[in-house]
Amino acid sequence: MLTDRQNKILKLIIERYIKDPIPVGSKVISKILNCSSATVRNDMGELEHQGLLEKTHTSSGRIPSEEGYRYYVDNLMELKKMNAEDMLKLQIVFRNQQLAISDVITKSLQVISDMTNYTAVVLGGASHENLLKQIEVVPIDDVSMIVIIVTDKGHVEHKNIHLEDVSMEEVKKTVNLINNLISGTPIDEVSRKLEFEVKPIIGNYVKQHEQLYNAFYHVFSDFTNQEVNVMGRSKMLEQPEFSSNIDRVKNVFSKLEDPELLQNITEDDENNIKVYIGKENNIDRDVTVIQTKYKKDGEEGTIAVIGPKRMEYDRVVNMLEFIKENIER
Amino acid sequence: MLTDRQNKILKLIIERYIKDPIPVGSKVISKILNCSSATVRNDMGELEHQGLLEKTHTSSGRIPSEEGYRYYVDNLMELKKMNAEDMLKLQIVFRNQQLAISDVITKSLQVISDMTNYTAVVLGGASHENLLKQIEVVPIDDVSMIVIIVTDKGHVEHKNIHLEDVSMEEVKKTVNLINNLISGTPIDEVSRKLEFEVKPIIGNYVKQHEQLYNAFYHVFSDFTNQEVNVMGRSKMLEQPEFSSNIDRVKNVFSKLEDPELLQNITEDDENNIKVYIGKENNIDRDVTVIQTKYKKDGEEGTIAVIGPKRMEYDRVVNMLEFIKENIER
DNA sequence: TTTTAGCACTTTTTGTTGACAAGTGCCAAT
DNA sequence: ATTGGCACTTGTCAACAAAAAGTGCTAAAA
Repeated sequence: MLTDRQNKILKLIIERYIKDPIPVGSKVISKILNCSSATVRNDMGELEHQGLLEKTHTSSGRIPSEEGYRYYVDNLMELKKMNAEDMLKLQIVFRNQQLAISDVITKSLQVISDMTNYTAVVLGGASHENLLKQIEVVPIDDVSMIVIIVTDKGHVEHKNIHLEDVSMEEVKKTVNLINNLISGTPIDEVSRKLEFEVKPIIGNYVKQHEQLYNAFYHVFSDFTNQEVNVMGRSKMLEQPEFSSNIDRVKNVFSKLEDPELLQNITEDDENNIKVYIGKENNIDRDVTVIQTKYKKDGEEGTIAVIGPKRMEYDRVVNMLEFIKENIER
Repeated sequence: MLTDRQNKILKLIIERYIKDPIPVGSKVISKILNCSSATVRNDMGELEHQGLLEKTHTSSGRIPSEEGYRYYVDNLMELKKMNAEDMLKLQIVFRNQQLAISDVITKSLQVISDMTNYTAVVLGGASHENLLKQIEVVPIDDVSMIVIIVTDKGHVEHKNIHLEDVSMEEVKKTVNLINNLISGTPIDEVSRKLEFEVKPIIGNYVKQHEQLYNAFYHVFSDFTNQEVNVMGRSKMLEQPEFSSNIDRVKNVFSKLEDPELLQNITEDDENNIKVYIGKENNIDRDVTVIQTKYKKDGEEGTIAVIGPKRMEYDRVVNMLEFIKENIER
């Protein structure tokens, strides 16, 4: 569809614009390509006609359109070796044996955010994939205790509950009952099972069954389970397209505060690294999301980097690739 | 020190400026006070001389100085009844019996943030005030398990650990040993006690003591314990003094991302509601922090609202007061 | 002694104008 | 298919003028 030179021109314009967000004119390109600026202008016109480039006003240089970025990512971008410095800094995190796996992930995304000045996100796995492993109760004082829920994937959540006039023995009985009866149940089905399988039985064994049942019921129905971790929110402000336009920042920030983030691009369930440019993502039209899933010992989650559409695609993809690989082994 | 009229003028200027951040001239005030603008100008000059007002340029109206706000909060502000609408929305949260106390706090601060367009913060108690209550271990698979730490104030933290070739029995023994020997120790002394009181003994009871000791040692030395919850970060952008000056936003945001927040104003240990204006707080010179501590069943924490110095002081103080009272009973 | 009217002065804001730079589109020539 | 040339458009910047808002100060009035 595009000639060789047109591809070259598009690539040059995009890469220039990513480095420095000012419209690119035909003159600079013509010097690099050793042809006249008129030639370049003709091709630029064609590229604009195809929707890959845009102008900011009638006589300005060109900037990439959303479709332009898409085309670039799909066809033009070359993933060379990762930058040595980036590599080194990430390796330091992974070399640190002290850290638990989840901390390593968070830390390494933090490092990415610091190095690239983009925002990074870590998402925990989905609730329905966690099975109840075990619950524990720790008494705090006469009336309050802590219920701890552990899932088979190692997810832990806890709640304070207050019970008047219930002996610790009764509580222990209930806990044992629950552990025996519904351990292994998917978390979001626990509430139901509690009602139909535990409630009928609990009355025979435990005195204050009504009160106890209610307490546990609430503990489970509140189980959110989705860990969301956003790093480097303020990095968004380092990007010129945002720092010059507060409304955009407002938009993105309010989206980032909403755990509805989860829905992100949950639609495709791709395992590879995927790039969602502008309207392709559910966060905001003005950003690009690069994300991937990881799986480690059955635990799974999503890591993503959010930046302007004018993002260093190759660099970020490389970094995420590196992290994903290092997590998974 | 100040005449009656001067106090009135200062109050009027500050309250006007809080509603709408444009310098206030003598004319508007003179109309309200039924005196000539020249009279007002004289008093304004005096107020400026005292450091309570400022000008943005030689011939502009006046805006409050930091000292002006201070004086206002200390002497001029009247805490009338709380706004009925505010009251209602907060009560809805507290009426919800389903929620655990910590959720109620978070929710109500979220509501404050939404209503006022300021940022709200919930801080957990300080680490050295928590004593180790109990630890629990839940095995996940052959090599990994979860260690759960519970403090006497009901704070819970957990860590994944991986142990090869260690039987569950050995682990249980170690856990019992720790629970018996150092339960009741302040969290930040646990690592030390582990080394000097548990390590020497553990060898006699447990086979893989070296490995186990190391694992637990790490679990405790990583115990952060401080829960930090920031709500409505992006609200900062709604405030004109920030949305017109990106650098300020950057500053505040990077502070809000740093859990060094904790240090906030830990210096005074006031139990009342306190207002820290501009340089009086440790967050940022351009903001005011209104904060208070709460205590509930021995558990304690801090709640705070962060906004521009041009903040609706009376409203926020009222709201925090209300929340504090409702938490504590 | 306190308040006020009046006026000169300062600064910000807004709009206009003109010159200049950057870049385009297109046509005719190569 | 490529190129040189040229007319045209738009944004940016500085200079300037006029208007708006508000002050400080002085001298008179209360």
